Amino acid sequence: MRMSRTFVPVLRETPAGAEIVSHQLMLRAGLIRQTSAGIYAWLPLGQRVLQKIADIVRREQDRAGAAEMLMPTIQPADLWQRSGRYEAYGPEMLRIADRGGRDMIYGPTNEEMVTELFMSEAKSYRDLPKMLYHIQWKFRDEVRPRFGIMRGREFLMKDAYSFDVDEAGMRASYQAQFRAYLKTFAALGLKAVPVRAPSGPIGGDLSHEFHVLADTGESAIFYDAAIEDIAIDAPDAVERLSATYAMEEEEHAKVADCPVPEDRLLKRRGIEVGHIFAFGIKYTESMGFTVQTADGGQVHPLMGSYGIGVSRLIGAIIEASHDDDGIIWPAAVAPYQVGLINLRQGDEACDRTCDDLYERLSADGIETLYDDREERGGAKFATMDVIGLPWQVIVGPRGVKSGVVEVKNRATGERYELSPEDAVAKVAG
RNA sequence: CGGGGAGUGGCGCAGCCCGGUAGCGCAUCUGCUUUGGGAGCAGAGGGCCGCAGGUUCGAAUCCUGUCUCCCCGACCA
Repeated sequence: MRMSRTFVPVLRETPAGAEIVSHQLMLRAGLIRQTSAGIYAWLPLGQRVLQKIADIVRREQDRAGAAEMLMPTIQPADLWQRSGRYEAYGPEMLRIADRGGRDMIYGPTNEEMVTELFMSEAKSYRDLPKMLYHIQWKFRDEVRPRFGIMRGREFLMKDAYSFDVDEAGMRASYQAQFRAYLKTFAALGLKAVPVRAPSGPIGGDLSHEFHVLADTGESAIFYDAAIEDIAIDAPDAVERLSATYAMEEEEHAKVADCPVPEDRLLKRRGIEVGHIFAFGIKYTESMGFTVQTADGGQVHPLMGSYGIGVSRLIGAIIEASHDDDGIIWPAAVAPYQVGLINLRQGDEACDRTCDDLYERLSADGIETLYDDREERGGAKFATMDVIGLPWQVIVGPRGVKSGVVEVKNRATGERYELSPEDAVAKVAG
């Protein structure tokens, strides 16, 4: 993509009102603009990152056996009246009326709707187990939106729902999602700690929050240092992680005597990017969902729900990966892999070299953001550093004269002087 | 919802106490000179000072109301 065609409004100064670095950088790099408290427009660069993250989430959900669907943002109120949550949810739920005066809501989550959709078709234990998910915008009228998209009112969430005939099945679904979460966060280049969450109606250990460690995180967590040594791709990773101590501050405070020795107990701040629960028959019972069993009886399927804050993850990634100059995108989620800088736009040789490089990179499937604007070199460097793409390819008259371009790695700062061919090979990895 | 703060060209801010018809830096436009890490000179454009009332000869400035945004606290992906 040429910079002259896309819309990347980079800010030189830190905008007033942006407190944490991820919020500042998202505004500065032209990813988002605020439209009202806790609600943001996603500009081209931000939208690309959102899609990259969603793709990774989607890949791991599919691998875990979940099927993607898409439920609406607007839901009828009576669905929620049936589950009893229309009253219970409180003012956080945005309630609206259509022209006919029918009560509707903007969905904060989808347990009722997915249950309704599935129960009208599933009548037998043979229809189970089933795991469904979608990636959809949610609205929660937070008492206090803050930190940019980190706690927005409107946010993009992946929410998955599992249905099983018995508790063993529900536990298996829960474990499958747990594993998918570990893989998802690892693929995003994040270290996420699974934290035991206050258990729901089922009790036991069937609710975990996943926290990305960051000093600006909203919650404080206590955990056994041993947790950091558990390889997430080990076959027993889920079992070992769930068996290792990790609690949010509030819960930790309730623990009479913590089993973790003083020197191994770490206190860190975390950003909650995922939360999984198994809550059994809470909704299938209230909404009257039963399936017939092999022996002719009727049972309420047991459910679990599994959320990942897709938009929040962007904030978490930036909190974990930036420097004084700007964002440092992990390659997996970078909006483009390469930033191509033409130091002398309008110079025939430079333009030709850049156009040629842009063609080759594009032909090789390497996503490239080509800064073809008539700006001074210095400004282009700073712009590209804020945007933080993994690679920068810098084309200037001096290099072009001797047949080389500069290749720079944003994360390590390593620089290479290479022929255009070698530059393409270098950034292709 | 309780407590604090802020709304002044696109962005960042000053002016407000002590009313007199709006200013600075960056950005933008034009011209010239520049050109390898946020260029220099000269010139130009752009603001019903959040909104509504009030006081006054006169309001960005004083008074009242209202809206919006930010921060701290109780809640959440």
